[in-house]
Amino acid sequence: MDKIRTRFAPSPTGFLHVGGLRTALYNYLFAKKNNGDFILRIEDTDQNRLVEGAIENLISTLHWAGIEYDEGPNKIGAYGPYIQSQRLKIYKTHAEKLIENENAYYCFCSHERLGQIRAKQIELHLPPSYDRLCRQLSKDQVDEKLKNNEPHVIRMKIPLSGEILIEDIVRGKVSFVNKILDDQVILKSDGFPTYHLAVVVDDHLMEISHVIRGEEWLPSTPKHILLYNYFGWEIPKFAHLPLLLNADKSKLSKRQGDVAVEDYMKKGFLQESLNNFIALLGWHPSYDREIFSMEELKNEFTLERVGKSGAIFNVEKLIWLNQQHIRKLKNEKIFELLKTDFDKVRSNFSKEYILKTIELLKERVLHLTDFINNSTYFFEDPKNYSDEAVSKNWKPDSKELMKKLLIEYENLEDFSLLKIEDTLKQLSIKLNIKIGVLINPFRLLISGTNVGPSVFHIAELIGKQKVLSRMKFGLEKL
RNA sequence: GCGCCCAUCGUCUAACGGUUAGGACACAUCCCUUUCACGGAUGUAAUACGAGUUCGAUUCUCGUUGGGCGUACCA
Repeated sequence: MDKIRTRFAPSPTGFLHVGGLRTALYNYLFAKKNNGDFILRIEDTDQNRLVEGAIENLISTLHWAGIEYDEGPNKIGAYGPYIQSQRLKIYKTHAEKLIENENAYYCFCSHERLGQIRAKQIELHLPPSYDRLCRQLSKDQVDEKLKNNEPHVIRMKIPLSGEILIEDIVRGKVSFVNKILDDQVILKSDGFPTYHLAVVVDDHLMEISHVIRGEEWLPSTPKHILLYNYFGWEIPKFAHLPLLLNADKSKLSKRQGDVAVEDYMKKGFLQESLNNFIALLGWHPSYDREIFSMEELKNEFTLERVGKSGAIFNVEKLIWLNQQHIRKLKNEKIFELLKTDFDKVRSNFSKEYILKTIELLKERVLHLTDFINNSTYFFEDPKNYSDEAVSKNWKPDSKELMKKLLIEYENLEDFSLLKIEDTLKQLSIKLNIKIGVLINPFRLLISGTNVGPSVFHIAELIGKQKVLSRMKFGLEKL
């Protein structure tokens, strides 16, 4: 059996979309599972939609996601170049070959004429399609027009009858009758190919064995198969993936939430979490399990277990997965991931100190960014207290109690975890009150909030001086 | 309009034609606990509808309905 080769072929029109990430991921996982190659190819054949920096952005985002390609831009293999705008000659040659074999023809129709016939067809409730006027042109007529430099495109000839059968790995057999297919433009007047020509030519030349792409491509697949047949090439295996959806089941779009991988990156989601989540949107192993590392996904993934129905992108599960994956990370790794942020806002604290806060926060963090946003009390004295925290943790007798606790702590020489805890416990026994009655206001005073890790751990970490000064400050203010 | 695809708890999904239709997220209750989280237990909740095939249908067939995608010199 030939080597498995898959590709991800985005157009550089902006940022990497989570739907694109999933397509890339499935291609990557399938290739790696089968000891194959994964290729990145840039489909920049629409000159009007190019976005500057999009290619670099795509590459760096894929890199962040841990999806490494074996061949592609910046990683030249034997099948390059991997950017379609650098392969124009190849497409032209192939389009001309189709003309020679009479599988394609020059079309000189203007945009105006095309617009008119389309408008009329829509008005008459007919399927809009090219009326094949230029398909009838004689060789002489064509040569004449070509000689006069008349603007033209090349269209593929669709057989007037018959049908095309697609064997799709996820969808089974799907057939289309040729009659409803349009004579698609394959080479534009600017000399660039359209998607249809470019994919087929490149997938063949790059020896792609499996075309794994979004379901939106299913309807144009018969045209691609026709092209393979015209060229006399072997047809790759197809797998059309179900779409990712908004909450209202429409195709996932910007309007209804974040769709750029970068958005999730910025929000503090781990690469592992996003991959894990997205892998499960449309694929599931045969057993009950939700948490997977990239390595595990590589071992488990099969196209046979990809589902057919669209999946709503629901952030809640992603958040939960993120929490799970964060807890598996080493403290050092978390520090590394956040280093630039720590450098920015925590520059006067040592790595050792920050690692200790990470340890304390790790079990209760949802996003990576929480290590920074929900940890201010480790680094700064609280200046004011939220109403909610006060009403929950500060009772009428709290002030008196905290004054007593303050005295105890002032006299405590060995300010260690066990002693801090023991001192407070002893006081509660002495006063015959429940321990929580002391702990809650104490937490408020030293952290300014009513949530977080064990107060004793916080107290030990920030140290005796801070504890005392924060208590005094709070006692004055509250 | 036409073509194609799809249809199990709110969401992601599992289930050789035979299960009390399973798991996970979310939600609720309880336990653990100084708070929040974690962990544990329990609960609420689904086969879109209608026919047919079959001893038996979530599963196969047909229809209906609903949703989606496509229908470009965009990908």
